[in-house]
Amino acid sequence: MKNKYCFVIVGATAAGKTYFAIQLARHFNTQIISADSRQCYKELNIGVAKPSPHNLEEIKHYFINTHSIQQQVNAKLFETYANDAADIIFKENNVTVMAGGTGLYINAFCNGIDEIPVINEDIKNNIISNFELKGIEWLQNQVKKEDPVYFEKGETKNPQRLMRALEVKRSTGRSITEYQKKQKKEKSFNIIKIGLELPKEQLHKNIDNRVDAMMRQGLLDEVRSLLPYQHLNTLNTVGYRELFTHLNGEDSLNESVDKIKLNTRHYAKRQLTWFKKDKEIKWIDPSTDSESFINTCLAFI
RNA sequence: GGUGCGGUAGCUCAGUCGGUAGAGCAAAGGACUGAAAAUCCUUGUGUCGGCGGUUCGAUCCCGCCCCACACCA
Repeated sequence: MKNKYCFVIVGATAAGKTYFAIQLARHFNTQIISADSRQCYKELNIGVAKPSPHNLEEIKHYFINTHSIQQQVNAKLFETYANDAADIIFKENNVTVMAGGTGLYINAFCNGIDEIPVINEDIKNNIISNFELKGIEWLQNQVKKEDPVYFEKGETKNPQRLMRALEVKRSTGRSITEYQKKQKKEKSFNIIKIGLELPKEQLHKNIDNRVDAMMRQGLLDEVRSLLPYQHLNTLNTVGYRELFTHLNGEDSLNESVDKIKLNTRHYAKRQLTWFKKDKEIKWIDPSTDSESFINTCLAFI
């Protein structure tokens, strides 16, 4: 009999996930597991909209400020990390809250992600430099030759996917499609997914306001201090890359800020298409007050 | 006032040696199992500034007008 519950709060960026997660955690006197691929980095602060230091002190958050931008963080690592965190929380509590906007990570936690052997670094780097040198046609030809099964079914115009397929094949001798069983792992607790959805115009307004607030808080200085790391994949992040462009003299500050807003809207759109596909999510309007939000959540138990 | 250069998709512009037009961006939708705030895919009819003229036919040539920019006075 499962008597443990994990509320998973999802939604687009700037929809209010952080706020409602804290309300819920407070109500159950429990802790939060963040499911955000950028808030885990201690070097990234203003631009990734972390909960306030005050909130972080009041309620323990897992996967915030736990890693460095120089570390390799990915969906598999998150699955392991989040499962461990849930185990710890469930020792003293029947409820926990997960909140975040990284759909892939949330799926990894809720459904599990397939085991794929660790890739040899040399093989990986060799593929990257060849791709950068010879372009996507080279990549497509290699995958077509070395992993025709993937090439038949996979995304043949997406460099990231093609490189991944190639590195798995070269590193393990087997097609990545053989590893991807996509079988849902059974959890020892119940998962209740809550989606926050507000009208598009309101979302866009929230995004604009938040970006303006970030600039007032000193995002530009934060980004300037990260200039030496601008080429890390991790810093290919909305809010950071646009300001790197400005600091490198290519865009005016206003142009960069406008692009941050634009790219955040695009990002929110992608999050929504991801989450809308998940029929387990119960959508609610975040303009409600926290008491009725909590009551709504309680009704799902 | 004169001269020059423009006025084409929401924006920036390309183009049609005369047979009613196309890129990028935006917008909309979508995919996505180790970079995921990433990466990728799909979708382009608009009085081609206005009015006349030439022509079988004009967005393209001609005339006038309007608008923007630059220079000269």
